[in-house]
Amino acid sequence: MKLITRNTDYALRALCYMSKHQDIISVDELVNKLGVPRPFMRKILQRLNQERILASYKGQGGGFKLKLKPDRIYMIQIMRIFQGNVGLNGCFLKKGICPDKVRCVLRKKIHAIEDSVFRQLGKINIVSLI
Amino acid sequence: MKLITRNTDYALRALCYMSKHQDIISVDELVNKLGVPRPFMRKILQRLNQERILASYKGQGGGFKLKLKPDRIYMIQIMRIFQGNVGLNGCFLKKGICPDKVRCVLRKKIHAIEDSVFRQLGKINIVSLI
DNA sequence: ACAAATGATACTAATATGGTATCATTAATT
DNA sequence: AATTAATGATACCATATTAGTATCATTTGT
Repeated sequence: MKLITRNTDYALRALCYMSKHQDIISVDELVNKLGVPRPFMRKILQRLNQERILASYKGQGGGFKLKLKPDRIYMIQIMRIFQGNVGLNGCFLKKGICPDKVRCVLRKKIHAIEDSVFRQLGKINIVSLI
Repeated sequence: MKLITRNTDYALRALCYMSKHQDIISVDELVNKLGVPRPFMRKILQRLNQERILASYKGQGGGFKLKLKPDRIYMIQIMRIFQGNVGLNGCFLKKGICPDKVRCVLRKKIHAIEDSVFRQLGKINIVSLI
């Protein structure tokens, strides 16, 4: 039950760093500060750019910059980007084991717990991580 | 963030079934009722036997039987058996990224959420799943 | 023109999960 | 005592996910 993966972890760290230094920051700087493998960090930042959480600047002196305010970037959002739409794996529905999907008690319990996790994650933004 | 894996799922289903039919039950019966692959089901039951949740009976007419009362078997216990000591992956400590382990905010938040998950899981026993 | 940056994309490695296969052991039945 | 139907133990294989690398194209400041 690994709550977050390395992707997410590194992304959050990068975002925290960037929210403290709100100018254009190169991959190199982040790599040096955070100790994350360079190509992996790049991949993560590129993704955050595609998702419009960062803006990117090519060419000499280029890098990345926060596009959103740190209090508008939520942890759950980052998790969804790197870990998919978390919590929707229908492990109990496979092979028709669960005779009554709606009622299946186990399923309902799990969902309730997942929901509580989401609510808690939904409250955490980058500001609250600094 | 898959909360439970197939192992756990199948184990819980088997335990639920067995708590409704409290005699010796063979792998074959469980396989037929639950539609789980036979060798996989065996492996799971053998493990539950090793963990002293089930008792096993060899030879003709043999099988497995609950060793504990259903209200004494907790979901969290089954998860720990099949998914390891859940929640203790030190993903943030790797490579010394986290400068101050005690204070690391992200880590603390994650732990708080995990704790709440454990509390909720700690309340669910086999009886509450039937 | 050149160098320093990201964009895009394909590939590889490691780990975890899900599942099989096989032979040994036990015990009821005959 | 032999047979048979069950589990015990263990090693193996397959698939999916996660983590990370490599490479070439594109952009832009100097």
